Amino acid sequence: MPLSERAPPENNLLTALSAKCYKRLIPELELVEFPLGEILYHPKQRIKYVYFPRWAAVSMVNIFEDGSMVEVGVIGREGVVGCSLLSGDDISPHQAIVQIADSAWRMAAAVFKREIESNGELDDLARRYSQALFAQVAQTAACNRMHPIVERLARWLLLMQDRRQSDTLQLTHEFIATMLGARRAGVTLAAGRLQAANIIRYNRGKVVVLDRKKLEGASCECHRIVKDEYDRLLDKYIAARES
Amino acid sequence: MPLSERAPPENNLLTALSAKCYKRLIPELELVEFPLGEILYHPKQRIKYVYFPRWAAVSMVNIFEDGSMVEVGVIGREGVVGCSLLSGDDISPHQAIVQIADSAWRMAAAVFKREIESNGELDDLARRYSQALFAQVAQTAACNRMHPIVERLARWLLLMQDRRQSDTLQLTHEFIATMLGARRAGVTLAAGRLQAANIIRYNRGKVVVLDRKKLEGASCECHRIVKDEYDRLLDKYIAARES
DNA sequence: TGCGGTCTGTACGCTATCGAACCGATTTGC
DNA sequence: GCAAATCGGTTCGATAGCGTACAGACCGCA
Repeated sequence: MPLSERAPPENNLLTALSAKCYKRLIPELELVEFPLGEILYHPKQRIKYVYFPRWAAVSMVNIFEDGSMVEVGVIGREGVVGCSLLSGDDISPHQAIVQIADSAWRMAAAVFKREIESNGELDDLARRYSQALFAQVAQTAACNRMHPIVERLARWLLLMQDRRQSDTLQLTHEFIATMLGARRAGVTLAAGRLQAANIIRYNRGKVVVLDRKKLEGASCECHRIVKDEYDRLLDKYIAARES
Repeated sequence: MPLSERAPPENNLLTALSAKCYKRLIPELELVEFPLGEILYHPKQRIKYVYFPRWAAVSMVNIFEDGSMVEVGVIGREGVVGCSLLSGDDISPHQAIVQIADSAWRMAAAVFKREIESNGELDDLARRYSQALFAQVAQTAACNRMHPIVERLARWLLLMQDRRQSDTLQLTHEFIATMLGARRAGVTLAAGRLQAANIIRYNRGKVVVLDRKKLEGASCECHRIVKDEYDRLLDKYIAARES
């Protein structure tokens, strides 16, 4: 396979492309590092690149006038950062920030737009993904209103673990609190409960998931609902490619 | 004007279409009544029609497994109900329910999809609108996490008034509470405060906005942020047409 | 004229979470 | 090897909002 000359895509959308289409896009895809905390988009600024994360996670963050922030969505290897370009508009209303460091494929916004306008495979995939992302954000809206901190924390850890595909996550309580829009002390309390139940273990910025099944049980239904919607929209494509 | 032979569109997206494009679509647009409480889409069911509301308001509602529900977005004359069809998928993940009764233009899903696939004016407008809707839902996610009930109530009343374009709204506390994901008693308390401040007056299912400016002041910033984003994405189109 | 239903006011105790603060333990940088 | 920063545990009182409940006001209808 000539594709194996470079690193494997490790991104569901890229993997779902036909060999032909992927080959054509290879010259447009540049592998870049995602260091923890890197800000990919600032709110209201122009989108220069879209990113197909590999084992990284990127949060979409809403920033209020007083500077406080809340996460409204998470993007990882299952999707693409910057699909708001689908509407033809290249201003990001949100901040995009790297939560889990790894690498990603970078594509110039102009190239992405050209692909979208040609109504090709990438257009179809990106539209479906943006639909899944919409469902995620909508579920987050409901979740933020109805579910207690422990359940939201559990859900959020699942979100991260899904992307990282590892038991160990580099996360401080402070950081999690900012994303959940809660106090650091509140997260410490909630995390303490999960630890007491032998679901996670943590220490100085490192969280280890001990029991994924139990973590799913401790989470609200929101995680599963969002995942189901993603699978419904995209899994057939991805499964077809992997065979 | 031949267009005046029928009722005026009274919907921003339809108004923004060129005369030529609108004329072509007229046979596909059927005027239907939206009675209060009508459910346009059930979650996970097939979308048969898209709707361009006139002076109506439609809520997108997330329903949890225990039956409780929360509103995640509102659609009125500024947009179209059913733009999730943009992704090529015709299942609605949410419930769509009429909050403010009026009329709307109904278009068969197949026709809408055809228009989308032809990359015409409606495609461009619908994509931009879906981007604005995304921003609204994301802001709601953040708002639900951070803002107290009074501010969210004020914001919600603004959302409704924007669509209804009238001082008087048919709304009970019970109904508002369901949408906000709060208790009825909690809404009564919050509404009482707005009434004490001479911002609204209400009585047995009727809410009158006495002072729009003050209502904006009582609301969180979220209403304005969402409106600004909508204007940025779509106002130039709509303004251009109206001249 | 009365009755049942709807809408709102209000009260109770209770829980989750907040904001602020302080402390100890550990890690990092110089 | 020490100072400074980071990280997590814990406490305090305060408060917003919950769930539940009951009662009065008003409405439509028989």
